[in-house]
Amino acid sequence: MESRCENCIIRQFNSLRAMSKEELKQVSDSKTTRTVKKGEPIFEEGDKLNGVYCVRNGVSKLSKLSANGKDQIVKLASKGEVLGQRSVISQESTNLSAIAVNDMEVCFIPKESINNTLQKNPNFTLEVLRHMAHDLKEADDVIVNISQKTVKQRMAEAFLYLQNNFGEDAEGYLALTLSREDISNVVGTATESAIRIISEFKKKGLIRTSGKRIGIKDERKLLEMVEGF
Amino acid sequence: MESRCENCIIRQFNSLRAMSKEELKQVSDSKTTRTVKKGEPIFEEGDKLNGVYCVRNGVSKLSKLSANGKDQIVKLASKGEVLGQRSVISQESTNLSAIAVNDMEVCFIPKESINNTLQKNPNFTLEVLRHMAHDLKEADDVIVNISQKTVKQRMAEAFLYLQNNFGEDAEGYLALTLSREDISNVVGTATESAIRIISEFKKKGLIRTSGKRIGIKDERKLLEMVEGF
DNA sequence: CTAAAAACATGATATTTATCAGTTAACACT
DNA sequence: AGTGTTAACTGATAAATATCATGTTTTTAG
Repeated sequence: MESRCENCIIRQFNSLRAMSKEELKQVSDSKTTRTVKKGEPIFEEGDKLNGVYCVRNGVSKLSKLSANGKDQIVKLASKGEVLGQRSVISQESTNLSAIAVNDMEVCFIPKESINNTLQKNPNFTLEVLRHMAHDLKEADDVIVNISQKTVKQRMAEAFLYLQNNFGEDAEGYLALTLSREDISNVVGTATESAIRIISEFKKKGLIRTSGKRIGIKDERKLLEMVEGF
Repeated sequence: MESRCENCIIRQFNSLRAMSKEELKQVSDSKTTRTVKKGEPIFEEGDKLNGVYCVRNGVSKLSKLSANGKDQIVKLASKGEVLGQRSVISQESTNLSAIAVNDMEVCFIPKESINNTLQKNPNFTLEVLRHMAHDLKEADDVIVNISQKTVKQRMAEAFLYLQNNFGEDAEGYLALTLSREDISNVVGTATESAIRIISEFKKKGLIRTSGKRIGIKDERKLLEMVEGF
């Protein structure tokens, strides 16, 4: 196992920063690091998790399979995010699958370390609570978006979301490249519909593409579209 | 102010049960009780909340207004549920409105009491955290439902949800009577569509109605419909 | 008790979105 | 480099859902 948690910069971005020196030490001693290849699962819907996963590198999609065989992607998690927290806290099996969107490196932290700290360190618990409150707010927003906005609006929103959260590469394309299918699963629509809208946006000069990469050309117009103009 | 929190049965249903005697005493001394008439707001989207509201009686809808002027109801909260927690914890203004669906009685608990306990009593914090983890899971489920199920399926699900969570009255109708508009806002559809589907379900013998009241006649078939048969 | 308002209901139609079928382009591999 | 495989794309069509118009019933306020 390479570096120690105490020195891990990523920790700054998540609730682990509220841990004391000793607690971190314990986590560091019990953690294991794992690489996950693109397309491989970190865990799957229904699994009983024995700990949480802290993302060091790469991006994971958190999704749920529906009766008709389609996935809905509920969240995209990248560097610094902790996966499986909800499940460990409520001591239920997880309701989501976590699958690597690109090659990943994650640290597994056994639930004992987490539960222990949750019981003893109110600051940590409060920090986790704040994070979860934030996630809940975002989930509410997603609900309203899905039910009130058209597919076109949600597509526009998805591109802006990807830009804001994952940035752009050297050539100005979205740094996180998703397959068309993944995009449709984020937006909650049929893959063909997503592809059609991409073509349409391209024609209208809102975006440009290069292979599966997508670049934003007219942010203002996309924003207006999201707002419903 | 009538009864004291220490004696309040409702407390058993929410995270306040993890409070110590003294903490409860403090809450009891600082709380105020308020009645809210049907249709009146407890708080509205964007409000900065100075505390949380514990529901003693009645039902509140938590909803968010979208750009096109339609509400989306994210949750229905009844006896024992605590409203505004998320906002107080993350110290942001609330993203939802809480409006009384019928006459209500709620206790207002100033945020100081809550924050104080959050910092000092890890059991309480953990209890709140567990609740929020549960809410988050439910929110994820709603996202998947809305995006993967048809309006008909979601309507069927809504009726079953109302039955499971609010029960039936003496005549076997759903105990919680919502307007057709509210139903459509729970399901995330146009009011006319909701009404049409109610008519259809009635014709098929799945439900029966009496005025705006709705009764479930064929639970099995409704369940099958939700599952997609 | 009655007028006005609000909620409920239904038909006709338009729009959005999904599905099915098929083609083309990208990629992976021995 | 050739071939098999998967993902991207496009068109035609069907299905689901929203919208508009309008009438009816129920509730509310004076």
